[in-house]
Amino acid sequence: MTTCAAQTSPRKRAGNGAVQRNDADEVGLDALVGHAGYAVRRFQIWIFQDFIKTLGEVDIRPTQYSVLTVIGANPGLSQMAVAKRLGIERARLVHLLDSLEQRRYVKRIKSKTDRRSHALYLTAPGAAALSKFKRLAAEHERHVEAKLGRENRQHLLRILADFT
Amino acid sequence: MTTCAAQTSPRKRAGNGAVQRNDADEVGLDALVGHAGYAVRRFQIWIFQDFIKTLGEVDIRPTQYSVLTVIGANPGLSQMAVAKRLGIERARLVHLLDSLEQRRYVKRIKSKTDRRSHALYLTAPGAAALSKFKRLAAEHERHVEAKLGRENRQHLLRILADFT
DNA sequence: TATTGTTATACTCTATAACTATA
DNA sequence: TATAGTTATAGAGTATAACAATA
Repeated sequence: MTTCAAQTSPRKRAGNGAVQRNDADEVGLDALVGHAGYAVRRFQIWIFQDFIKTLGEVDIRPTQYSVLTVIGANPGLSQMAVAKRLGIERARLVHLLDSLEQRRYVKRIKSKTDRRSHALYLTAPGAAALSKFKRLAAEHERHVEAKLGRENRQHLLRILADFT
Repeated sequence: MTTCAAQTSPRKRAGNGAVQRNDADEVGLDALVGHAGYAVRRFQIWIFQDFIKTLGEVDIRPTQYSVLTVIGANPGLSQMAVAKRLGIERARLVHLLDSLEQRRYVKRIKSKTDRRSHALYLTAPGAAALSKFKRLAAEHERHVEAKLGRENRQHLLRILADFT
């Protein structure tokens, strides 16, 4: 990953109007520097890739991890409640739960009180698996700390606390 | 968006093993709190939605904006160079440029020196349009500042500077 | 042989709409 | 009528592989 200082005008522009090619490593970003969204997007790509790689041996992706974590911490939750809490579409959660149920990590139990809804639970193997996932996720988090620095990571979490 | 304090054990768990349902607003996140990736993902969703909304009147999305900005700042760049700089697949850039070229914002000129590659330029209307997009993007950035606070936004940019 | 742009495929994710069975 | 879960579709975005033209 290259670092690129802010600049307000094109770099290495030829004065005579000729075509001026740049190497990829020295391509200016102009207005992109200073956009929080751009930095956040690039960081998110890096962090998700590290998460996917670190949890690759157990084949768990960030969204699956978040679903298992919320169910583990809130047994009996409905699909709507999980979807709302994580900000994912309920239609999408259906497929996520299908795959987690096929892997025997999660059970859908018909609710007695509202027969439209399902209460969600981890299975015993699911709970055991989640423990392992959490250890691997903690390892991933140490990669983040190594990348950002301890202070910066904690400050980042404080700055973004309202979004969790 | 709700705020949720850190917690290490399930909230409102019934001691008798009975089904315990929670309202969506008080669903615990357990291990998700403390994960930088989760906070960053939620923030990125918020920031992209605001960008898309703020630039909705001109129908420009974040990726399109980043492509136009890089071409504007580095005229004559090849597709490979743009793709590398922005971290997008060259196959994906083909479609992005197709749509930007159809809208007459961008030109692909066959390179004289390497006839495999295209040199990319903004058209005159494309350059004028980009100026307007930049004004709207600055407005979006003020929304980010209002959301995070001035100091926090600047600190965030410093923390993530290596990823741009 | 390697690279540039292109086409194609597949899978993830987001955003909708519509359907069913309940409430 | 409204809501929970489901199914389906369409559009981004990501990740590949393969191909033609060119280096």
